[in-house]
Amino acid sequence: MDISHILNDLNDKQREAVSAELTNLQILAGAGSGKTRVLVYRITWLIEVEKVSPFNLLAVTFTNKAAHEMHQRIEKMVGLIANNMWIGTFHSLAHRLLRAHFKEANLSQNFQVIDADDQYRLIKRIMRDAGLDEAKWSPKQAQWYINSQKDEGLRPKDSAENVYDEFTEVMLKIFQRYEEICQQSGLVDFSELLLRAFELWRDHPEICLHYRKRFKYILVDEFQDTNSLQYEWLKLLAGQESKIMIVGDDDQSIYSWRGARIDNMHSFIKDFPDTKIIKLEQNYRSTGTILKAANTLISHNNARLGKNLWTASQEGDPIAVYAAFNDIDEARFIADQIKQWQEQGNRLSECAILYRSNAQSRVLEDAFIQAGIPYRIYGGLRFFERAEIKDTLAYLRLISQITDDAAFERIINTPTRGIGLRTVDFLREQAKQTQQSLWATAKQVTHLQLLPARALSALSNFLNLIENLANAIQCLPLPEQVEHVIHQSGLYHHYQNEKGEKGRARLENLEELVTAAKQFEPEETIANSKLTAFLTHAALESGETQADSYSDCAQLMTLHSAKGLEFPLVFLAGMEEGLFPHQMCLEEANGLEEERRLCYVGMTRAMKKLYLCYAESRFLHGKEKSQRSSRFISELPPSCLAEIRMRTQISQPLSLKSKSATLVPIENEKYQIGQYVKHAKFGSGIIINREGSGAKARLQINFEQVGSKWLMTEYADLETL
DNA sequence: GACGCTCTCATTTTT
DNA sequence: TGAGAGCGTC
Repeated sequence: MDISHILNDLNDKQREAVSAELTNLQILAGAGSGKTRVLVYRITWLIEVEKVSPFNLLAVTFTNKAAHEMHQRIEKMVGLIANNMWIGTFHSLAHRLLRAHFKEANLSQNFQVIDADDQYRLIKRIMRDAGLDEAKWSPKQAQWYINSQKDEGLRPKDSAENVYDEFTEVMLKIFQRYEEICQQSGLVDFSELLLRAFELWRDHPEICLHYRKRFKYILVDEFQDTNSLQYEWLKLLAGQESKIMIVGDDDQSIYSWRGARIDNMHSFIKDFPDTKIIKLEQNYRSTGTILKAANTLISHNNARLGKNLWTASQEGDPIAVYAAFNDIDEARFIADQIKQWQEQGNRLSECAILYRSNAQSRVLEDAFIQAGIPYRIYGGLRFFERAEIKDTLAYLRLISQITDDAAFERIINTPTRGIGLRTVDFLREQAKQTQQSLWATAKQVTHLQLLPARALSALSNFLNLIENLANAIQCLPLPEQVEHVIHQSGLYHHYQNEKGEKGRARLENLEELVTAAKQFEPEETIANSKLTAFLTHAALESGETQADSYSDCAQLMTLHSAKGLEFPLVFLAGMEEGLFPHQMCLEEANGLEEERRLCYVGMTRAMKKLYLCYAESRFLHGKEKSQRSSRFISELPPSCLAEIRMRTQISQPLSLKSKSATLVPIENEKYQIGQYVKHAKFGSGIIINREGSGAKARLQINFEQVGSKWLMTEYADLETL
């Protein structure tokens, strides 16, 4: 048999991993070492060489994007038989199991998946109902508590033993009530998907055995991101017989704040004693310099599994460090560099600006607009998270499962139809007493005429509306169901009345939803109706942030969302103590190490050229703040860095207190603070403005570029104000 | 029920 | 600084 097409384009280590004997495998795959390739080729190897049926394969990822990509690449290698294997995220696989075994999992057939926002609303409502002081107990906290309990595999009854303080007591109470409501309404949140799926196997060994026999080979991507529950789930599935291959990089674990446990990588070796460990250390992405710097940085972390990336590619340019005067100057500098990059004939989409927190994007955007650089920001509201979309989906949810109280509450008065808070409160109270869904309660209340006439008529109009919608769409194909609901619910009309750009965008989104329904093809009929499948799809796969723009754009995103991507030109902006590493992380145990890993992730995104930027002072929370440059910069080998030291060079010769100086170029024109000014005769400089002692000065600064550095050659005090 | 005022708060985010 | 939530008023 010819196996060259599988092995030829792999290096020794990759080949070793791909063609390893049928045992448990732990692949430590450094950044840019061909991790996905190894996974895909291993699957191909199993199918073509080891003659494993795709039916016996399970591949697990964390994001839908990764799952899709893997599926496509496998299909390219082995053809359509790839469709026989299960590939998906932990959540989508768990969901699939629960649909198949809803009875054993104690769920209703039409159970709905709710996203984090739905969950938040539900919790908030519960807390209000319970009359909890919102200043003292925040819904966010409660949400975090509930999810982290579930992520540890704990139910309220498990946590009940550990109540020692008021906080836990209150949280537990909310947790309990939350569970009751979800169970009653047939709602399943993200953590619940995993926990239920776990319990399904734990409590029904026969079902577990069935899947154990089926999935003889399990492959897990980004294993360093698994939480306790996901790992337990995998262990349960693997049992003694199945073989697991995990691929991960402990140095790129940046989600511990979300429950991910790097420890799972250590545990794996203990829990699966015959595990073979293979390290992929050859990096195909970055230059030698970037890699050397990244390696040095991450070596400051303790408790690593240990691995050192190397590359056969060239040294490349040094890493440029730019000390900006302030955030505006930083943004301007980045925009300038990007402009130059573009003028050299490169594409904008090849550069990424990475930052620690979303708030940083604003100044960058301003600078890009000014410089006329098109950009794209990742993050923000995703398609299925938009209010108008969620409203429509809530109608559909309620129709497909009438017990869905969360959906009921969302739309009972959206668009407004005269059902006020009082009516809703009354319904809630009644529902609580009778242990019924809001829908059933509302039916009863209208029947028994328990409300004032006006409220009663509004309520029964609403009930009729839902019933009519349900009848009308029963036999329609999915896209028409969606369209019908959008119009007949009054939502379309409602958003039509919203003025301005916003309203138009919303209508467009609603139309887009119909299109999405048209294009929606459920992978398999796991759900009992296409509508249910579509609703789940919407919850599990919240969609892209923006419709794909094909124009050439600079890419702005947080460091977290840059994971898994690569760019020829990368800027890390805001390399300041307190911002990166973030203040809040410094207060947590092991917080600093995770920040360092985040920096490592950021640096290793860069292929050719990397810039590290920090601002001497920055506007934050409405105040100007000065921070030292990030310790991460000082942890890098100086030989890898080239500083662009404008600020230091200026401040030294200035006899004025730098905090009270205003720099402007020669002509007395209007310039913005932070603006970079070039003057034919006097060179170039940056305008800063600091309030301090009260004294202000107007200065002219001349610069000269010497090698890769900017040096101040002379300055003149033009005028003292 | 819409609008506007005030208050608070401010990492990272997939599913 | 500025977004979002809550609250009071018309």
